[in-house]
Amino acid sequence: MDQEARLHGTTLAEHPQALRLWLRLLTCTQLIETRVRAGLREKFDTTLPRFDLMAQLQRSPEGLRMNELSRRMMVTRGNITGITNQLVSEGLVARADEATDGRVWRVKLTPKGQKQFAAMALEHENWIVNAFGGLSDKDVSTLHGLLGRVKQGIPA
Amino acid sequence: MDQEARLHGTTLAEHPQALRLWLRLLTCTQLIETRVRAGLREKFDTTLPRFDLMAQLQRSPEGLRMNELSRRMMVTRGNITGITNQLVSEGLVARADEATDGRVWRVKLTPKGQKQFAAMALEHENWIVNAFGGLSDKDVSTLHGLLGRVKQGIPA
DNA sequence: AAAAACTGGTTCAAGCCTAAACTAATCGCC
DNA sequence: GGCGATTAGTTTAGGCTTGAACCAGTTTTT
Repeated sequence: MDQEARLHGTTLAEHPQALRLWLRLLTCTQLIETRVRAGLREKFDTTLPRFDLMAQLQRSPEGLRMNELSRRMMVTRGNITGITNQLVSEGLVARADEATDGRVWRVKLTPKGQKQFAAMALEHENWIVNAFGGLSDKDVSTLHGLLGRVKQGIPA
Repeated sequence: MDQEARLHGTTLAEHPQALRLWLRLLTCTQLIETRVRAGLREKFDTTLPRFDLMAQLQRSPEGLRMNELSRRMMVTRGNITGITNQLVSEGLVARADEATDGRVWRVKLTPKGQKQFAAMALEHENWIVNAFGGLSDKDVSTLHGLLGRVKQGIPA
């Protein structure tokens, strides 16, 4: 059996295992995401994409261009335009133009945005830590490593 | 160091590890999902939710109720209504009413739907196997197990 | 049997997200 | 300098998804 599998390389028999893994990966992501979305909505009346955008800005106090936000968040530039517009209208982030390049915006958290994000981040961290509560530190590390290999193995 | 971490239980210092894991989990899912979406669009001019719904029906030849589809796909019932409507209008699935309960639909793949799904599933499997190409069988198995623990550990 | 509670499905408004077409600024090259 | 190719960001049309309100059957309670 084992021999047969090796002989054929990627045979039909092996595939379902990858499919099952994919399904489970999707399930885990979705379970966690659903909880985070619900938490953000209930406790802070905001959404995950808004939170994610603010999180990116928080990590880059010097601000980020729309393009860079798009790359980091892995969503289209058009999408970033929309989310940013909302956050601007709520006074949580601000667009400043870049002196060196007339096309570029430099998007930053406003003080109000920083304050609000800090509160959200605290809770958010709890939700995430909680989601992985069933795993030991070692498990978390192993999982992180394996997913790193998955990420690496996906052709750009 | 190690000792300090253990002394504090879940300290601030440990949290970023869970956050990093979550981020990576999200990244992997999104990378794979983006590829599958693109493939479905380019090769079959369809979408992931449509494919997913058909996949569920394929596994249950006796048909499924809307509610059950909603549960399995982890999306709202309203969402299922919309996707089903489209697939019905394309002749890929059919609603039949359940004799025993006047509220319930029994949704099934049509022969046309079965045929189309078979073609898509073949390609889909390749994409998924490919996405995990960087992992050995053992890695896949370990990952599957760890994610199973994550899934289990998330309070219902 | 009537009322209340529940369940399956639909509808609706609002927000997310994408791909593609578009505008405007910059860069590269001659 | 000037012209084609890039690049940053926006717009638009269309599909996805949600939460909440709603309707219609079914079940439970009294």
